[in-house]
Amino acid sequence: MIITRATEYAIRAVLYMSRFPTGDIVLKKDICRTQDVTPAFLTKIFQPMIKEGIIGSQRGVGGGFYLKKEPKHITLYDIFEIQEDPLYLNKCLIEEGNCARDTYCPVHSAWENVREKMIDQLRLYDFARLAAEEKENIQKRIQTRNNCAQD
Amino acid sequence: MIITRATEYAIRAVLYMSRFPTGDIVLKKDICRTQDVTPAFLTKIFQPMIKEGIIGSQRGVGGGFYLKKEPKHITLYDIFEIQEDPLYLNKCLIEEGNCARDTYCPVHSAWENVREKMIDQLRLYDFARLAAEEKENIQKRIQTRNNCAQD
DNA sequence: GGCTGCCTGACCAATTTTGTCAACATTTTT
DNA sequence: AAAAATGTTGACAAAATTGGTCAGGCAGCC
Repeated sequence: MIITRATEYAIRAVLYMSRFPTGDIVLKKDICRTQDVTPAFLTKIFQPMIKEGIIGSQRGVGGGFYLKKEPKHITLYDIFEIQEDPLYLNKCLIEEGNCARDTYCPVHSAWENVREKMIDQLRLYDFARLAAEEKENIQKRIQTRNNCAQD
Repeated sequence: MIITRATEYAIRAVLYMSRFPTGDIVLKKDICRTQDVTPAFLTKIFQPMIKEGIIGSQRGVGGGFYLKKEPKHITLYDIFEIQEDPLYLNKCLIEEGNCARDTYCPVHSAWENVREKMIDQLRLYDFARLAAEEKENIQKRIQTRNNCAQD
């Protein structure tokens, strides 16, 4: 089980855009260059996110994309949900009860549970947090490198 | 994100085998018939599970497959791990630190965390439990149906 | 030794992923 | 109003993965 390139690119792109003030237009070519995606593919990936109101777009000269929501209010799950198919719930071994619509397959409810917990986890990570962590990590890295240089 | 047919078949097959005493040989054709898998595909799916010591096989007349471990000691994760690729960890935006091997990309650690929680959840479900739940659900279903018949 | 059944690796079709492209629709600039 | 810069859309296509099949080999049992 794996996340698709599309999901990864989408996350990286939003993380990159989170560095700029919400609403500021970010140039497509800048996103593509820094995140290593082709423009055509980025456009494709962004479409559903624009429809969902996470990202906005501006045509014409000086156009590009911008965050429509505060990074704090965008979570990994928001991106995940848009880019990935839902977790597959396996068909029940015993189906089509006449009297009830309950699920008889124990594996079914197990997967539902796993899926819920997974969603809960993904919701913990909003992009304000991720951007802050990234910044912090970069700081630490610079310090560590300096220390090493002294050795 | 979805689980493969192979994973689902594998889980269903082990759940079916859990109904029989551990070590008892179960005929391939019975597994295939009840779980709706082709024999050739089931063979393919079972191979890695045999290598991992979850299932045993017996050739010759009266041969087939059997559980090598108690259902109680087989969890959904055991099957999942064998059949699915590991959760993809996205590459760090900032890579190849000279001084440290730490990860600087915050998304990386987020995925690691999600993965761990997912594994924890999958480990909660062992096949003794699943088999018991299945049995229970079938009982309930019969009762419900009887009630409906009275209406 | 022959029958029954699993094992292995090669093979293949269908589906999904990962893009690309061309024509079109807007917006800004001049 | 025309031109230039950009995003939008849908069709297309290559590559990878999934979901199987098959033939020949191997191991037990009678």
